[in-house]
Amino acid sequence: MPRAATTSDVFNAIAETSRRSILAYLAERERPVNDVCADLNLPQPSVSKHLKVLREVGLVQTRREGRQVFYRTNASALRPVHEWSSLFERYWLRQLTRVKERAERGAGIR
Amino acid sequence: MPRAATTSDVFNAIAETSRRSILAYLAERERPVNDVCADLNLPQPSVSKHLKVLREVGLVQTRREGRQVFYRTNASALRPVHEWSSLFERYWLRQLTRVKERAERGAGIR
DNA sequence: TTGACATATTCCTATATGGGAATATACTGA
DNA sequence: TCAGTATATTCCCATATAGGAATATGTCAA
Repeated sequence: MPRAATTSDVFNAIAETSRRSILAYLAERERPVNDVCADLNLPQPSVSKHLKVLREVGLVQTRREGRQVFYRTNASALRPVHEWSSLFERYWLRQLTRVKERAERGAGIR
Repeated sequence: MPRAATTSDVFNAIAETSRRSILAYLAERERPVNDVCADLNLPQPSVSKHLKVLREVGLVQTRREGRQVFYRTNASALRPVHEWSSLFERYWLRQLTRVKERAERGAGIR
């Protein structure tokens, strides 16, 4: 079996570096496809394909205005990622505490 | 060009559902491979392969004890994911505020 | 209607994958 | 040394890419 489709969920969609760049770029305000290409220095067909993937998983939304199509990031679709990674926060905080304690003990002993 | 390797970075490694399950399972405490297989109901070769991917990107660490190899999640390797998704927090919070305001205005008018 | 701009789609291809099955390796205890 | 347990690796394969190039679709303005 191959890898799950990029459109199967948000985690697969954001695995690609360019798509993460696009999401960050479109978070502040909506932009036409052309701006994405120009500002991120990516070929237009590539951008259109990435945007399609992002749209299919709900990570971007669109609005047509004449010839242009404006895309914007739908930030809330990233909440599952944020929440999932948050599950691990206590563990790395605990880890940091341990490292710190060890360092302090070490400093005291020596 | 195919998709980037699953071992190319943390984002690609966690795209797979089973690997996310394994990370959650190994976050609390270290476990031998067999426990992962049994508790997550996954075939052993599959688990070994997933663990290899996770280890290559630093998401798990190992300790050998006799015949067994204990794996544990290295939570801090997930910080980049958490931090990246945090960039979007202000946007979905803003969005929620807007929705709320709109609802309240609507309620007042009607 | 036609030309020009904006975006989307189609074709093509090399490649990494995840699963299943079989097998190899590593280590222990008798 | 050998059997047995624990884990890792190898083989095989169907499949979904991402990129580049070419082309199609859509929309406006004159």
